[in-house]
Amino acid sequence: MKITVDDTLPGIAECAGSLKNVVDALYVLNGKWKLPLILSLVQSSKRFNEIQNEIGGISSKILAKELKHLELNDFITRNVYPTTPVTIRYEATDYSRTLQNVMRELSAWGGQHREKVKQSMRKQPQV
Amino acid sequence: MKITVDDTLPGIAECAGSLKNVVDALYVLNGKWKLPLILSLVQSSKRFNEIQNEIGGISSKILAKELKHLELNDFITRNVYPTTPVTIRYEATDYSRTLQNVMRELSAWGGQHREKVKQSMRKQPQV
DNA sequence: GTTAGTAGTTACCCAAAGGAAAGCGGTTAC
DNA sequence: GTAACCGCTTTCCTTTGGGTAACTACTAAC
Repeated sequence: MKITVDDTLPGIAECAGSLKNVVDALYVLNGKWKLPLILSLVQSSKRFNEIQNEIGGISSKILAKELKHLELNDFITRNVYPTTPVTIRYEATDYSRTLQNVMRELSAWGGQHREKVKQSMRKQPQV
Repeated sequence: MKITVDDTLPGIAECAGSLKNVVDALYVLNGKWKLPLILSLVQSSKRFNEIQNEIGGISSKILAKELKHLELNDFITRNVYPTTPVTIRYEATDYSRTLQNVMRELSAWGGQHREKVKQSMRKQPQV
């Protein structure tokens, strides 16, 4: 299989396919937390509470559930170290790293979007 | 404002900021349909039923709701043409086009991900 | 009048997402 | 013994997302 990406005119042609691709990607990456969790663990492996502290705003229930989902889908591994007490570290797999470009673009866009929202808040103070 | 992107080592440094950016981006782009809708309308402006046919699987209720959300957030405009009967066309704004890089990467990843899922299905036929 | 199409709205319902708080089994510190 | 920390699990709850189907107002064609 060969994939040719025209990076001067991204997505003007080949529309239907990319639509399906995006839908498929979102199927496995949906929700508030999956991409942030992957990003956090790609940056460095972490323990449960470390993740919870870094992300901020995620409950332990949701965190446990999302970690299971990510493990099942091969994005992270759960490593148990036989220390006393037992230490558990979550680590991003190589497959997580295939999302680096997505996360880079999403981060760049998110930063720019925050600026834009701040500006429009200034213009229209509040509803 | 100046943004320097190190494209050789994306995201190894500047971790906390990108995490927040991604969370912010997902705040406005969450759900199954927003990115597919934006993508569809960036490709060409469309009428209600045309969108529904192209996307496939979205109900008119959800489509109407999502279109309102996207219009409120400045991603699309709703144009009413005084034909008989009245014609309504949804059109992507320039702001939608700032998501082109995100969508290109997400589409590329989604296509590759589908291949990977197909392969692992072959190895482990079914649970 | 009936049918069909356009662009939705409304009502009803279910499932999943997500949050708060408590608990649990183990260990370590005091 | 008691308190605290780790890595969760459990319970209860609300919100959101999403689906179905019926229905509306308008127009045009038959």
